[in-house]
Amino acid sequence: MRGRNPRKSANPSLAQLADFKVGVDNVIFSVDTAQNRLLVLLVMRHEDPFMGQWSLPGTLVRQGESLEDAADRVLAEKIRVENLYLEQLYTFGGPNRDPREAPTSYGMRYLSVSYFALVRFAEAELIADGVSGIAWYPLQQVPPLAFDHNQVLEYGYRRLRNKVEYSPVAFEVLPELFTLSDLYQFYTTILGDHFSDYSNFRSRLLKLGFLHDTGVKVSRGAGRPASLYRFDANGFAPYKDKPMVFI
Amino acid sequence: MRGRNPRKSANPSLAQLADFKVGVDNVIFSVDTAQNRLLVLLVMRHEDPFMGQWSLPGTLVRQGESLEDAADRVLAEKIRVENLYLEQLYTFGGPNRDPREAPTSYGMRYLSVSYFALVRFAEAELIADGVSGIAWYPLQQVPPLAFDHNQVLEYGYRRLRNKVEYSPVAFEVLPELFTLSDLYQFYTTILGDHFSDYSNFRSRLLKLGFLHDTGVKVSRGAGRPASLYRFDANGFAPYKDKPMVFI
DNA sequence: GCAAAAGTGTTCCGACTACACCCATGC
DNA sequence: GCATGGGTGTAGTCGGAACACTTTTGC
Repeated sequence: MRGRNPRKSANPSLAQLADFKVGVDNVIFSVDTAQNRLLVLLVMRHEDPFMGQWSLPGTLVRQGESLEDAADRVLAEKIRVENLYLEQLYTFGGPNRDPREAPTSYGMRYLSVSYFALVRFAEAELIADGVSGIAWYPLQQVPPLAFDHNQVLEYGYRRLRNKVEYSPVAFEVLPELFTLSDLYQFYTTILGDHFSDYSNFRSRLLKLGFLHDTGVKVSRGAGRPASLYRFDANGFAPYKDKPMVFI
Repeated sequence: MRGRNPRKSANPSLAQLADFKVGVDNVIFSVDTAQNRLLVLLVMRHEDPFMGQWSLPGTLVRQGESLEDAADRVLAEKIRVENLYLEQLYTFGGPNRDPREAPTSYGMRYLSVSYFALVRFAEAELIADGVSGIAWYPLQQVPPLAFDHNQVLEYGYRRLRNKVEYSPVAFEVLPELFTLSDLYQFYTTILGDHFSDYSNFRSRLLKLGFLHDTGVKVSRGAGRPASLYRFDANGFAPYKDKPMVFI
């Protein structure tokens, strides 16, 4: 008696509870350092609602699946990538945000938990299944999206800038070896042109002591060759969990 | 045909989708400046599961109700308060986090969207309905809570410290008129004793120019009377939406 | 040689730290 | 007077902003 729906009879208010399907939508960013562009991954919808419109890659949560598992699954279906950063963004759950919440659907609600991801661009191989449209869009050229996804994207972009300023995500997403210019470009692409003078940026980061100069030089066209650096997790340890600024 | 459950037949994977009830749990903080204590609001559960244990005040989302409406409703049921700060915290949605997800319940899942609130202590009048246990607990004395609520609380506490350091929430929650000592106590209570020298704290805040000295003095026991200050929203405008530090 | 990119150094100035000290009140 | 809390001032130091300058490459 107890186990099977114990309160439906005892408490009349239970009847008023909303039933939900839970969706997961991912805001997946990537930085193309070569072209200096900040990209977001969009997919074309092949189903109603919003058939034929671009949207953030998403899915509905399955039985026995955790939210983060679902987020991972969407990612894995769209791109093959080894290094990534993933965290929960925000939960959008107002009524009427999904047209499937029709009066005819017995009051079923659709709630969306959004996730934020940053992936290594060079490694991120898009999975083209022949049919589905899927593409990296430069942030400035994003078209009107399905659902409230433009809003979600806006929110994700804000989070991206914060993350990048206050945590070392950059190194999870840059190549193993990188020049200080690469690093500077990375920040410039996300934060805008005038976030810092290059030379000051340089000395500040080097003074922190978690960038290890491999001594190897690379030449990119004209100009003096640059040293390749490596992120040193040990050297970073003292800053771990402490607030810090990369601006 | 279209409107009524259009894809259940078309797409076999729909059968595997999880069905959810969505709960809202609030981490409600308050600062008792008189006694220098940081408090969190807990309620006693009168139903299974976890009957007889303390928990964060929460509820299940009703039909037609937005998440934030639900959060507001819980708050309003427990305390009468005029000034508060409320924002979404995190969404916990793994399977098996709620014992009601029994095998007998046809796979119904329980997802919890947590909200974070900060209320004005003096104004916050607890609603005692005679039966229900409800109390402000000093943060250090919080007992083991129902569900994963200790974890949620931990998360909320982290957010509180961040909010307080980087935004002017303090003024939404202090009395209209306050002394600089009050303000200092407020920060000390939340951030710990050694966050800043009083005199430096003082001059930094005054230099920012959004604290208006009313000229009125109050005497609290012995010692020189203190000026009452008022938060000046106009004066704060230049800092709005800019990152800033109150440490 | 010259342009281009990488890397170094220097000066200025504002902000934060750590104090020492003065002021106004209750008793 | 003196203890108590409120309020002011200052000297030292650290770090960021701005910018000039040197080094090493391709062509």
